[in-house]
Amino acid sequence: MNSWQEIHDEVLRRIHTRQWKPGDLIPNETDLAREFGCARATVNRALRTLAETGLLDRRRKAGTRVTLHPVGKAVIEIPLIRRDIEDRGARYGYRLISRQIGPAPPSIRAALRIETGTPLVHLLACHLADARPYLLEDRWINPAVVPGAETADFTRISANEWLLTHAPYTHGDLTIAAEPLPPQTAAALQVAAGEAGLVLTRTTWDHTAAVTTVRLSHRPGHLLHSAL
Amino acid sequence: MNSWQEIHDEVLRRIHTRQWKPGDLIPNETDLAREFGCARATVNRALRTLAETGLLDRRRKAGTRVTLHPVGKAVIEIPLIRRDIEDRGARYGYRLISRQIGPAPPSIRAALRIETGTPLVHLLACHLADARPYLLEDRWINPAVVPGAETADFTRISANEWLLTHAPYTHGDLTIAAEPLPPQTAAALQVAAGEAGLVLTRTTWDHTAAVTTVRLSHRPGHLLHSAL
DNA sequence: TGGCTTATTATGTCTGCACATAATATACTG
DNA sequence: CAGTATATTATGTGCAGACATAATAAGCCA
Repeated sequence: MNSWQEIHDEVLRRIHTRQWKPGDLIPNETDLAREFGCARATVNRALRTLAETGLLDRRRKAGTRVTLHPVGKAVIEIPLIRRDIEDRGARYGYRLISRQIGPAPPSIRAALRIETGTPLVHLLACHLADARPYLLEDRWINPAVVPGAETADFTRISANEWLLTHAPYTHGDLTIAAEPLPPQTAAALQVAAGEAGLVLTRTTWDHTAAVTTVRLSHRPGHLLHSAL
Repeated sequence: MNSWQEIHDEVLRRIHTRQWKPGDLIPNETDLAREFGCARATVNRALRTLAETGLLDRRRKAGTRVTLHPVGKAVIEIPLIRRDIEDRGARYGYRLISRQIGPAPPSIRAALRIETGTPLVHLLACHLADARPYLLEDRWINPAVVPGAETADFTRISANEWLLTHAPYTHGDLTIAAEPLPPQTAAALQVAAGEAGLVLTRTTWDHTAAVTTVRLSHRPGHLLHSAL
């Protein structure tokens, strides 16, 4: 027992078998290192990893205890839409519906914290799986921080893909909602208006400058999946 | 520059400023350690952390390169419902609607991979924020792996809370969907039937034994939020 | 007793070294 | 020239020791 993985698993086992119960203080690193016959650094690595997943609470001097109310963390992976579709075994298709440059409505300006009158690139595009509408991409790009956004040919490559290589971001946020699909969206997805659709809204930033905000409307019935 | 955090930030800066572009091979750990004037282990920690977030691709012998198509990872935290509501500044309330013990319908049996005839505990409960319905919890518990589930008093404590301390799990999965709320659900949430609701379905396991599966139906308009 | 200072303790991290492991490049051999 | 054995190289990990840091406990003084 001298690899951090083995120690990680053993500690996990003790938590799962309730040998160490939620709230319990577990032995300190030095003692565990002695018990497992390894260096303290190795124990540290194992416990740190478990703490990162939220199963352990560690505080200097106070020691390490099993988390009382572990907060489940679901990691949702957001791949390229093309990959998403291809991974489902379907043929990817893409169609640009409209492209405009001009001022944005107040809601978008607020989301991007942008001055009135700043022109944005507005794209509406449909991603297809096996030639059937899969999701609608409604995107606003801030060309002030994304050089080339006005001139890029979004009829060939989707903004989703183009931005990945042309507009790096430092951080962003994601909102997931269930909404009745408005008529225009429903029409593009070839479903009845008002049906319940899963809508993801993502806004990304490069330091303090807003890069882009996008609304991805899925067809009714679409599922988002994640392991715990 | 001798803490792994500083090195982490500096490498991140070089990626963000595109000094190191997606696909680029970056210097090896030994060279970076020399450049930053620190031990290789320190560089390793910084690069490993960046690799975990998906920004770097590392392979033995091949070296470290900036990820070409970083897969965005949104971490959605799933707190106790009580905490969720209280964190929004509302007063938490809870009301058990029904409790039954008996065989489960095929869909639930399939999700839990359980034999026909195995009796399950079925709970229907409403969580309230400021005395207003917030979400409906439709839960099935496998008492075979959760001792005490048949006798616990779910009129006082929610299953959501009780299970956290009485039924540890090793893994699970989560599905997020937008669905038109069926009449019974809508009624419990005091909204019109058919409105679009965000429905989270979570199933948890203790090794190979199904612990519980739950369907959490949110009121229309509810948002799930996450940082990128 | 209350409030301040000082010790103690557990985790956090860095260093320098060693060896393990995986993947690739090179040399060799039939 | 194909196929295999071997060397090389970058990351992965382990160890012992040291010091840093945060949080608590103990001691002290008014």
